[in-house]
Amino acid sequence: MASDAADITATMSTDTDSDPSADEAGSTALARNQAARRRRVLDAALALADEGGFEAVQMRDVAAAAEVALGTVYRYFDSKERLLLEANGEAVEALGRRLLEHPPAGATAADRVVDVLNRACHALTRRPESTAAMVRAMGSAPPTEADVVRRITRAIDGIITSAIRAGEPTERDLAVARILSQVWFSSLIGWVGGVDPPQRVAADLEVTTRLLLE
Amino acid sequence: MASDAADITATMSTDTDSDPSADEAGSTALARNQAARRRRVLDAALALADEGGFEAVQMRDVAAAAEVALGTVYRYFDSKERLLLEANGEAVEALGRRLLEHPPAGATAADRVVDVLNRACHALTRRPESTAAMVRAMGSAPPTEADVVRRITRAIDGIITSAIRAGEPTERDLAVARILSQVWFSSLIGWVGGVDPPQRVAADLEVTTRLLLE
DNA sequence: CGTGAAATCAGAACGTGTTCTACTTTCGCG
DNA sequence: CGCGAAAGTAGAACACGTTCTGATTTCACG
Repeated sequence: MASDAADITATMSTDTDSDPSADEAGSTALARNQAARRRRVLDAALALADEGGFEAVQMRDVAAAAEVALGTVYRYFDSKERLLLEANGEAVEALGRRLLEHPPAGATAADRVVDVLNRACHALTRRPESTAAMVRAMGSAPPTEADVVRRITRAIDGIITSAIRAGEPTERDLAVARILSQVWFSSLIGWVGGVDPPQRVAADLEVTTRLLLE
Repeated sequence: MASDAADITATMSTDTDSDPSADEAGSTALARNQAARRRRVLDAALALADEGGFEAVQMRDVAAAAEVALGTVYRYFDSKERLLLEANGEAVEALGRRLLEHPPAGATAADRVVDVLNRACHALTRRPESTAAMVRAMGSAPPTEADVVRRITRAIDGIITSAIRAGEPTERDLAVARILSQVWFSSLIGWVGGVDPPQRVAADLEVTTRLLLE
């Protein structure tokens, strides 16, 4: 009962490995296989999502693509939503890091935020299907998945607050960041649901930013 | 091919009728039965949603409760999402009308908006399960359902703009209203998804209103 | 009233997320 | 090495949204 499959932290890089000899800092040995399986499942899910979006991620197909039994997928991720959220959560966090490396240009907070949000939107647009899948998963995630959702939300809030100002964010900064991330999410839902055209997302974010920060 | 079941406008009141003699302005006769069936389905869906939320609205149960065949439900509503959105859409529009009858109190636009949003949130809280079901349906509605979603969004935007000012809304008013409805929706999703406590919805809305309107 | 098209019905059938079962493999550990 | 628990596997089974089928009913209209 000590090792719960669900808490194995993702370790391996994106490519498949062929050499079974250990070199990572990973623990005792068995855990490496588990991490590898977990990663294969995540990658398979992401690959399927990139092609056909939410509907294309069928659990049987994920299992097959990851060369794993269906039951194993469910051992690691207790629902399709969780699988998608966890897979895309990594991507969002990676995006956040990448955005931080090239700090936003602009003299005013508003300009910086608009800049970073534009870049973020642009990045998301590169993988529309997979983004749509994540949005849909967030939009219909049951409370069981609240923790992953929070993780993603936090990552997004981080992207925004760090664009507003360099040091510690003020109370107001946090409030503004929350609003922006909420507008962002709603806009994405509108896009995924066919209610608004995709450009509307960036447009909404820019309007909101200007209203809140200038 | 003239009469498509889907475009029958809802007519009857909420209670069941026993007297088959016509008195409504309704068209030829057949359409009355259709309207009645449609209404029974909507009411059944709403009743189930009020008890157990989204998951409790099972199409077979809806059909049974409405004393209608499953196929008939699908003749009127092409998906569970549409059924829920249409049912709750009526409720939202009714809520909008009711809010308009008692115009919001407050000298400033911010105060009025906060007032009306508080009342609206309070109304939604009265039927938490059904509200949650609607939110969930909006969050996972495919593009096929874009029109109903737009109808609901419009109703909500109307509630907000009319609270900002009496006459014609300015461009800025419209932008503010859109932001508020987006924040509202995201907050509801956060609540339904167990990410935030229910009070957070009204809190988010108040913070956003103050930031945008004072 | 009789007729034919549209609507409805009861229920089977299908797809996909999720769970369950029974068997087999892996691996830490004495 | 050999054992036993944990993890994995293949596949059936179940739940619920959705679609399909063939028989039956309703109703506008001649």
